Amino acid sequence: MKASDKAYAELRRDIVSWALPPGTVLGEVEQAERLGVSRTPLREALSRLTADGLAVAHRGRGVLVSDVSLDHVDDLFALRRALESEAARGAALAGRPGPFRELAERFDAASEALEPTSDRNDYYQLAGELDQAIDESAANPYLRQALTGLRVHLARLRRLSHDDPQRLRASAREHAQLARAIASGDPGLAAAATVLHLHNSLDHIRSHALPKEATA
Amino acid sequence: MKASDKAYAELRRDIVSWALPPGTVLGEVEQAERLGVSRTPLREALSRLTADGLAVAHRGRGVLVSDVSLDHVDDLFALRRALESEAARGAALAGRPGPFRELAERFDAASEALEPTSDRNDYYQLAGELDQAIDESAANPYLRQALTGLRVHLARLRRLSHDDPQRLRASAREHAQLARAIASGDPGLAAAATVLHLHNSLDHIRSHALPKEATA
DNA sequence: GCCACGTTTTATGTATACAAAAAGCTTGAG
DNA sequence: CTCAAGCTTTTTGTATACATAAAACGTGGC
Repeated sequence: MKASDKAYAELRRDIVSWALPPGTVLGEVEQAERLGVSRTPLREALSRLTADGLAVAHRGRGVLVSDVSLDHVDDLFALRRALESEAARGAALAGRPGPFRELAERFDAASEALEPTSDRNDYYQLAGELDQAIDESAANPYLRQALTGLRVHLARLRRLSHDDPQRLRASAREHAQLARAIASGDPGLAAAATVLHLHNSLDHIRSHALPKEATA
Repeated sequence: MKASDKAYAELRRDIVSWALPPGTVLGEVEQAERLGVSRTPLREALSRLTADGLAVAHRGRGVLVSDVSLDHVDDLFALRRALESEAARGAALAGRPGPFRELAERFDAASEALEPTSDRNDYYQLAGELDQAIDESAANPYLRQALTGLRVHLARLRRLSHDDPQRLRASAREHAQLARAIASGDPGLAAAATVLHLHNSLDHIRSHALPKEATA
């Protein structure tokens, strides 16, 4: 693996996981030493992070890890609604119901199995599988790229809201319905299920927000 | 201006204007000499171009100017419809009818003034002003960034289709209607006007396509 | 005591030298 | 004549040295 790829992957992981919280200064020499690479590949990594919107250049002061706060959540979800509705439409039109029927059943199982003690990461992974299946069926590289860029921001946003098992169960039911809508081949229904799910999701985030902790 | 910014701006301009047609190999040393900068800033420029989708890395063979063909036009317009509908909705909800009423009148004038001899660039600039006004009123930085990235590809696509004055006049009328829909403050109407315009635009591109010339 | 200016320090921006990997070509054998 | 293996050439990837600009700090004047 190239050193620049390694630096990019590691920095990105640290940013998404909040190991490098918003506002952190990413000095070139400092990070180059930490990651064991030279400044040249690290610069390229920072360039890519900036293009992703995970970092912002701050003239004379290096690049900072970009801010994430609930102030942006409405804008983020407006874009998400536009993109994911389109993707769901495309997936429904693709006419490949098999994988979605299967995913719907797995979401059904998840909605009943979810306990307060269970690991939410399992659920996030299942949701990720549905996203991936939609992307593949929609088969639109431009849309896919836009969604990929968006999902990075959404992953960072998770840290800002409590997620209780009750909401996760409801979310699983909504996902199951979305999967079935796609399997049915009805693009309008698939888009509607998407819009509904995103509305509920945003609603939950707003009403269960953590006290402000990121102000960089 | 930084050398890397200069290299990026120049390369991007050349790619969009087809001075560097799809498939062109962008060798680092070659382009660095042509643009009068060193390899380091040029590399950064190529990195950004790749992130924009204007170039694709080709392992061992340098980066190539990315392909543009009518094969992608459907995907591109699907994304465009999703994004611009959302932007039009946002602009309508912003409740700032003034600029859009003015733009509508300018489009009215343009639809009558357009002669076979007139410069189409004037019209494209006017359309660009509407896009900008929509972006500003929608006031969603994430959406705006996605649209900016998309419009680069659309600008390159223009070269693939004849545009006759008749279609330009019709397009002007559609733009005028869109502007009025936004001015009226009705988000559903604004989205509908957008969808209709994009449908007609795509329809025209497909039926007036130039013979295949880009296959890289 | 406070403000402004200059110096110092530390950061990024650039260039170049070197290393490594990959593609294409040549050459040899089958 | 064809295929493959090895070499050559060209390309990218990395490191480091140097230039430059900005920011922080100290110092001097007011």
